[in-house]
Amino acid sequence: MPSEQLHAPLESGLGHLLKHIQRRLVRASAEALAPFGIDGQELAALAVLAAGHPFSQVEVAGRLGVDRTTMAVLVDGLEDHGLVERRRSAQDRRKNIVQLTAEGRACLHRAERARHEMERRFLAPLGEEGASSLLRSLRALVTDPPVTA
Amino acid sequence: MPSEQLHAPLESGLGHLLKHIQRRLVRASAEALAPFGIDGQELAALAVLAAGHPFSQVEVAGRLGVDRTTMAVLVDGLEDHGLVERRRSAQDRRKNIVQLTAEGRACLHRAERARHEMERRFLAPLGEEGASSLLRSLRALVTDPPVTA
DNA sequence: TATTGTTATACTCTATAACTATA
DNA sequence: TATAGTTATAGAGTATAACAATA
Repeated sequence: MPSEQLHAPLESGLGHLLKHIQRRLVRASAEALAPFGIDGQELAALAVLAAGHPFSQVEVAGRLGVDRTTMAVLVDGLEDHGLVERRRSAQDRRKNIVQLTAEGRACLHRAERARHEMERRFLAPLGEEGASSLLRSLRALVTDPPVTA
Repeated sequence: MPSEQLHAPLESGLGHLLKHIQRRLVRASAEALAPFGIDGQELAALAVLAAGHPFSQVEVAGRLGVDRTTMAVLVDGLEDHGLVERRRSAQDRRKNIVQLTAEGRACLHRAERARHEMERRFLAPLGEEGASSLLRSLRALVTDPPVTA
């Protein structure tokens, strides 16, 4: 029984706010994506793969911001579910080219809709303007990291 | 070698944004607090304890949004560093009353300043107005969780 | 020598389970 | 019976290390 009765922890540092919001988002995301048999990271990977030309595993890993070992396991799961296919690159036989299957593409589109709807609900307390303002700020922070990093 | 060369992962879902911003914040926080020998969670606990009347461990846990078992370990660490003291409640001998020591109070004040400065730097790309707007939004999301939760 | 992918391992953070003691 | 605290354990998520294949 988690002693998390309080939905609004009273501490208010930035780290604390982010941690708890993310925790709730992770749960909402898992719920929203459960019907599709994937999690948020897998959906993100599918989205990257749908974006353009064929990617190797390290390229996708870089775009997701995860390690190549994490990526290997991630692709294992997606392949097991028939959502992607690996094939060796003819140009560079060290590389695995990962491609969406038809099933993967269909899953992506349906899951993306569910995710979008989930995010809309999640940000609803902020109003439409507040929600897009928040997203702009978060994108700015990711795009324009502070000098410390 | 983490393949996180890309500071700005190209995926842009809300979950992805939060995850990577939080990851960077955790690092910046660890750096900022290292001189004080505590982490962000320990600082948050000290801040709760400084807030007012004596708290039991579960009360602090509730305010931090963590489990009581996590709390026990957390207090172990703080006590080992001489920042807090446990004593049994006379009213209810099941409860540990946790109190800041003088050293804990001094550590709190210095660490709070460092944290504040770190957050200021972290949010600098947003400008002063953007930063306070973001904090307002995050507080609103924590205070006013969507109905799904 | 350096890179890609894989596997096994380890680490961090947190929760669950089981226990003691108190109420 | 229920709550507070402790401890040991387990789980998720991710990284590090070591290896084979390839460049």
